[in-house]
Amino acid sequence: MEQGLALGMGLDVGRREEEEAASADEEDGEVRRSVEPAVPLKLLPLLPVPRQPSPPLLRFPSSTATRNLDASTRGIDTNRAPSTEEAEEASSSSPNRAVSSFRTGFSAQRGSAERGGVAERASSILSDEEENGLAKKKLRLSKEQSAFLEESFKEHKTLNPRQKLALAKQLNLRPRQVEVWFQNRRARTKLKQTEVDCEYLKRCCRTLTEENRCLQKEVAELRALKSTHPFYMHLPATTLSMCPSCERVASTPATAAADHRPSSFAALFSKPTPAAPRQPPDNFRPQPPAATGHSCT
DNA sequence: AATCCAGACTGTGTTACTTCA
DNA sequence: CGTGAAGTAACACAGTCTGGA
Repeated sequence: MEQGLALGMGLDVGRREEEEAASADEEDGEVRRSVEPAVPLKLLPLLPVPRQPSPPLLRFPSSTATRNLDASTRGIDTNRAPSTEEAEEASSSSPNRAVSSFRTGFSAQRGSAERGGVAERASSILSDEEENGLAKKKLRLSKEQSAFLEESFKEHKTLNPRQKLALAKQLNLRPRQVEVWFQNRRARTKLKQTEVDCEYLKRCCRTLTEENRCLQKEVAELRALKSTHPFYMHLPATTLSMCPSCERVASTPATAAADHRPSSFAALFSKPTPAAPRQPPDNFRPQPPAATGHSCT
């Protein structure tokens, strides 16, 4: 029973890969979820699936059988046991894989499998013994392999099963290695982007802090002005105007009296900046305070 | 010896699909 | 026959471990 179900699992994988190969859209499209199990998969995907002589075809619900017709008409033997590659792929992708960890026997074997060399390292594909978890060893990918993976990553950030298999074959790697490489690559890309974003936000924060400091100073200056020149603030023709460069709204007397104010605030708009390209109203755009054309020091 | 990078793994959440009541 | 719940596989991602440079 279990064997049959386990086989069903492998069976599914085999069919799935064939289907992928046959139907994967060329322009990377989202192939994910495009596969469906062919057989009721009652059993844990615990692998490695033992190689057994093919038993008679398991029961097929009619609907499934119909679906499998497609595979069989393409010459796919749905009854065959999964190949080791398929089993590997099946086990590798499953989060529940039982042979996921190398650690048992991995550390113990450390050193014996060590003496590789560069040439040996270039090929990370493992022998059968290694596949069984006896002598698996973390291997550095060769430069060529890394470069090729990088190129692929530039084209698409995720791989469909077909691409993964093709890459693995091409690079003499296990599909799981390709998969892991892409996962790590995505993670590191994201991490880098996060760092960049963080730096950007820090700059924004500094800019806003500085701007806030300027505004506080202006407020203080205006208060002082109000107390020393009580009538000054009651000038009738006061209008709102906007600093052309930083778009800051300021209360500016339309008369020339404003120019007589002894504060740095008066100097703010006294010398209109030459038609500088207007920034989009993005308050978070980090700009050095001096870039606004006025100083509040 | 300490540090960093990258390969590999585990755990979790999501989605699509099948089966069954 | 249609439908919703349960089960499963595949996948991506975050977090972590660890070997190697």
